[in-house]
Amino acid sequence: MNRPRVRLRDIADDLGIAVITVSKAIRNHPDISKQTKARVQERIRQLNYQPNWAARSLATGKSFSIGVVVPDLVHPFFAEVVKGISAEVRAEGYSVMVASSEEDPAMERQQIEFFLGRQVDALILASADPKIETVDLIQSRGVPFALIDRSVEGATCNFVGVDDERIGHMATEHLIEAGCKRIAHIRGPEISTGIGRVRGYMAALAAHRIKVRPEYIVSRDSSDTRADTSGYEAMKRLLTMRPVPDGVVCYNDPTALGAIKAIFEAGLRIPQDLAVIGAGNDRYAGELRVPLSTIDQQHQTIGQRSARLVMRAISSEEPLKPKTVLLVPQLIVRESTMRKARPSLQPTS
Amino acid sequence: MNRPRVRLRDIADDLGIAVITVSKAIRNHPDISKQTKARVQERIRQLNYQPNWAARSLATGKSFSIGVVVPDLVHPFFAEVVKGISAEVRAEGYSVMVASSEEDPAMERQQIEFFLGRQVDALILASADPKIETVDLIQSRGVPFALIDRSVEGATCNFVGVDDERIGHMATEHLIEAGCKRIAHIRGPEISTGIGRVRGYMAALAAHRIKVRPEYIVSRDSSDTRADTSGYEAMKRLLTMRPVPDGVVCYNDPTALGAIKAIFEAGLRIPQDLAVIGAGNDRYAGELRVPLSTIDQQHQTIGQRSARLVMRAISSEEPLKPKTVLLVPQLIVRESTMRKARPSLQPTS
DNA sequence: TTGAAAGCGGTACCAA
DNA sequence: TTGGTACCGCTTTCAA
Repeated sequence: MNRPRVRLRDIADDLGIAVITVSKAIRNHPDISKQTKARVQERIRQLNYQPNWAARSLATGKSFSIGVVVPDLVHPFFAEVVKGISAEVRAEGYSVMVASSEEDPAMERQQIEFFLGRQVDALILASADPKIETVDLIQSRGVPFALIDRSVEGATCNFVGVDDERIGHMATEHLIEAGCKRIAHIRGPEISTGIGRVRGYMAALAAHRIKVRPEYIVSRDSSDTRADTSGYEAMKRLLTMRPVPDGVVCYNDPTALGAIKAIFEAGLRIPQDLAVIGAGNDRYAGELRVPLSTIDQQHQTIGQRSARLVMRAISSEEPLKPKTVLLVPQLIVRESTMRKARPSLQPTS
Repeated sequence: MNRPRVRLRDIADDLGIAVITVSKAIRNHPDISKQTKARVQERIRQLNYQPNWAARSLATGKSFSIGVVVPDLVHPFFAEVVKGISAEVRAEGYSVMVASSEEDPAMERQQIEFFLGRQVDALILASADPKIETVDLIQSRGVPFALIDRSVEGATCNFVGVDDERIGHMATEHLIEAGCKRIAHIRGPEISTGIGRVRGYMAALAAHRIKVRPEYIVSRDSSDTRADTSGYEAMKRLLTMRPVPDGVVCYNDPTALGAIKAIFEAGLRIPQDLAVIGAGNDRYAGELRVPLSTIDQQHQTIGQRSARLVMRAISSEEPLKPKTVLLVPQLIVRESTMRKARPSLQPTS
């Protein structure tokens, strides 16, 4: 059944040379002759040799794997990020171990401990925890590391994400330009993304001299991890207010999904009665009940850049300076905010 | 920066006992005294000892990781499956390495080779390839292994999935009962799930003495991996037919998403003019343009059961008989197929 | 109940 | 250009 693996040793004996020579030949070490390398390569193919990674790890002290912890694997945004990371590191022979924290700081901590115990060569984290303890823990271990999507206050480490304040600003301004007068916000949790977007929302209103009504900022039920159902509840609350908002900036696309559901249930039209905008540009955002306007966050790029950052750190001799990569969000306009006839078709008065 | 790890050796020296004693104590080996174990445990906590997995792997021949290859990580269905697997194996100290084949057999092959090279202790695969070569390859390596979601003809190996014929049958019958007379099918690819669901669709029609119109079975563009956009195209084609269908059974939820978009664009109503049903009960299926009726496939359970299957195989001495776990699909009725007023409100004539 | 020795399959250092 | 030797940290076998 499980026939014994081919070892370096077997190839060496076979060729009548030393193990170490084969080892070097495989890794294309400069001090082996072309001829020998060719012979070795030949034999490797014939015997279908595969290096033993445990042995290699033990000898080099590297595990050739990186750990990725996200709050929710099923969220299309994080799934895209993971895909981006995976694609990027695979090219260098690295594999990705994933875990989901389910938006729970304690669980996140556990998953990280687990990966550190497994000696991952790097860690990439979208943290569910605004506190710095977890980041400190990781850094005290000296593992190359990057935060993504959500920054942590006071942390000096690699970060790849989008300017959240800009997202909130952009989304809100878009609704203002679409003619909304009473813009509400379903805000996210008390982490950098949630906080930044609220800030951007308020800044945009201020910039247009629109008064911020605190009651128009509602938060999703914090006990609920599922953004869509909690977006639904939050929107229902907004709909009881008088006057009813005519535009809503949602924390992210799943939240917008829930909001849309509540709006339809109330018998209102989107975008005529109420315009909706999300954030994330998740895969299915264009196919919703009403195609959803959103702010693109470059999910795949976040994965790619963070992966590159930690890979560089892995191969570097001395510790590198932490780097912050802030990607530029981009407005994607779809039906859910198209309140005016398109200018090209029928100029508004 | 990277202070040297604590080793078994350090603990042993510290306590004035032998390395092997510590090793046994850690693994709760029966021949170590309670007292010694307690002392060791104590010291381990104090020094924050973490075993070196590379060393352990090398000595035991196990890698304590399992590889999971799915066609698309961003697809909520597969994401749920991965989550289920991860949760299940984590408890036993195993980690999950993931890769996406992007629905490409060649890429799938590559990812599998990669994982085999990394000596995963087990492999779980939702194959993009209907041919048996890949399965044979895996089995020739003697790695514990399970296919999920999609079976492969001729393969004798573990399989965990849903009865696809039953899915097709159930969905179609539901539309018949909802009063649809001209039921079309947007079929999936030429793999077990696609084939099984078509078969179920035809069987259900036959059972109700409805003639199958071949032109009502359209396939998504095979060159397209994105089910939603290809569902859209397929539906557009169906809408050009005369008579226009009044019901459509979609291969899966993303396909239904695309179909719904096309239907709305054509100015038709769902479900009054055209009822739509999907499969998968993906996370956002209830929040779509029209809440989508679907067939639940127990995604999390698929992950869990497949994980248990391979974990058992890993810990078993002799090879186990391949097992097939067929889960029972379940109809989820939502708005997209509610054509009649609800019986409780207004009995139909 | 405890421990000594050998070995898992590689890599690095240094000598030939 | 090639290779001997030691060692990475843990587990298994068998003896004390």
